Amino acid sequence: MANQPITSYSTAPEVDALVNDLIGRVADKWTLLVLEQLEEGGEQRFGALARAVPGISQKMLTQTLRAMERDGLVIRTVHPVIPPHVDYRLTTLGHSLGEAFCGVWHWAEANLAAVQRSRSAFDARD
Amino acid sequence: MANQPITSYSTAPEVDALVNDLIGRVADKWTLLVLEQLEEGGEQRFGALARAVPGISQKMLTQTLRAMERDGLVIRTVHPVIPPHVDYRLTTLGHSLGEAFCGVWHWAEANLAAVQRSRSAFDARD
DNA sequence: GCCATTTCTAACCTTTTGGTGGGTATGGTT
DNA sequence: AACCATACCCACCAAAAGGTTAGAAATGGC
Repeated sequence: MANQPITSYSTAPEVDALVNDLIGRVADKWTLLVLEQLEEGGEQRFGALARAVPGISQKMLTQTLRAMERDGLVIRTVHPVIPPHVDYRLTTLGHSLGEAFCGVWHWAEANLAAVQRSRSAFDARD
Repeated sequence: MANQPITSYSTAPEVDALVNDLIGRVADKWTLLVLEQLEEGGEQRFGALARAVPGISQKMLTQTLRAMERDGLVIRTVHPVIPPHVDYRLTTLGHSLGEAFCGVWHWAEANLAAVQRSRSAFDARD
């Protein structure tokens, strides 16, 4: 960890590709919503998430949570009781991703109106 | 524009939805790659972009650039000559989006290894 | 004994996405 | 006269994403 440039911006092309893939994976619509919900709601169970995230199907929630768990973003805790009880919470990594997305989030909030204006203008020209 | 909280974090649910949609739109794989290429290469024409963005099809490039133009992220300049000559460059808005994505970009770069480790561990357990 | 509960899987089917190949315009080159 | 170059558009097809439904599994309450 000694003699390297601080943050090599766009290092090797294959690393670039991996980074792009990772962003693509992680910038998924449902992942974003689940991430947000876990950030503001803390640890919660499957059913709560399903209710909190508007419009998600059970299948997508399961799928999204599995992928997030695989990527090390959430921890899944199974309490072996009947009926099943499963909790999900963010890891440090997951939390740091949430913070990284703040910039985009703020951008979207701050520029939503501008984008909408641009769209109207675009759609209005013949 | 007078009496509101500075930056209402997650204001109304319908604004939330719009912001989410916008992020979803903008966090698209091809949009990200084109954005990156336009950031580092500056203004350039269609063919150059097609060559620079690895693996993009003509259709996707056209589609992506159109969407970005509609959202006010790029400006499309047509030089009415034969054969056609069209230049694309980022707007201020587009550039600011690029900066907003830096956080995610850095996160992905910094945590790529951690994610890969997590995946291996996940896949290895029976 | 039967039903409700909770999470998750598997089947099926629809919608969306994206690639390919063909077509268009037009003036300069061969 | 045929052809090339450039930036598209359009029609078609394959693949992937995602919704819906059914059901498994185990057990405490009726």
